[in-house]
Amino acid sequence: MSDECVEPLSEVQAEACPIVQIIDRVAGKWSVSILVAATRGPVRYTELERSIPGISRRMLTLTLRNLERDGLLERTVYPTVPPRVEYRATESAQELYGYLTGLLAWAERHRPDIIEARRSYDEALAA
Amino acid sequence: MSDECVEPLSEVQAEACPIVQIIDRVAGKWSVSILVAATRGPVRYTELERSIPGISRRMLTLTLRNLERDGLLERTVYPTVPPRVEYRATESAQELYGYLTGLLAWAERHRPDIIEARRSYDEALAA
DNA sequence: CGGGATCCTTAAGGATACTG
DNA sequence: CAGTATCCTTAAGGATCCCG
Repeated sequence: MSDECVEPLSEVQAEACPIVQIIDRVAGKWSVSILVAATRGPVRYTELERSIPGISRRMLTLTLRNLERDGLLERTVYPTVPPRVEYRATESAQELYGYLTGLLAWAERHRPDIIEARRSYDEALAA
Repeated sequence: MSDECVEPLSEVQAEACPIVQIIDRVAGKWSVSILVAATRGPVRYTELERSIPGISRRMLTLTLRNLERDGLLERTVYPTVPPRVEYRATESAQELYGYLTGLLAWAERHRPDIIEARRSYDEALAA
């Protein structure tokens, strides 16, 4: 792995650091949920709104636009009445999804460890 | 992959969703940089501060504490004068690092695509 | 050297009303 | 149905000073 993300670099280079870019991409509170849903097949706006509990219209739209802008989602409008809009994951996003599941596997394996580590840390702190 | 992150669930369950947890873990502006540095070997506080351009003392300390709390970093204090503190990645963190490099590889492969996708999107928007 | 405490700014996100 | 626009709240992060 290259060192370009930890060694001193200019602002411009820093923004070019790939891992920082993808972290920013996925870091949002809702990006992953949307990506997951869209990877399983085309989804409609309202469908997403219902399936992702707690998301606001504003953030749903905003996150969709960002993912679309980065070429991770494709947006298709069917000019019917009422309008029908479908979002689907692009090739690129489906590939990304694969790596995300790797992270998921790690998280599932280590969830008990993390919970225990926190408990232990908090306890030591209280003393 | 389980659906538990996109199907409706209670607040409690939502916080238990593993992928949301790890995203939160890594989402911070500085977590990955610190993790990367610490995975390559023990690093000292000031060393991190210098090698991560733009980080503030506050955020360095805060991120270190969070990573330590989750069992991803181990903190060792050598009671010398002046004090010497070393951080090293735990087993768990080194494993996580492996999956992060997967993401990095994806990002590097698709960086040109993303840049082009944005350009194209912005251009279409301006019209 | 390695922080903690405090104050301040910015950005992320939520609530809600309106619309083609 | 699928948004946009507006206003407001919260949380992330930066700057600075201090201290063992």
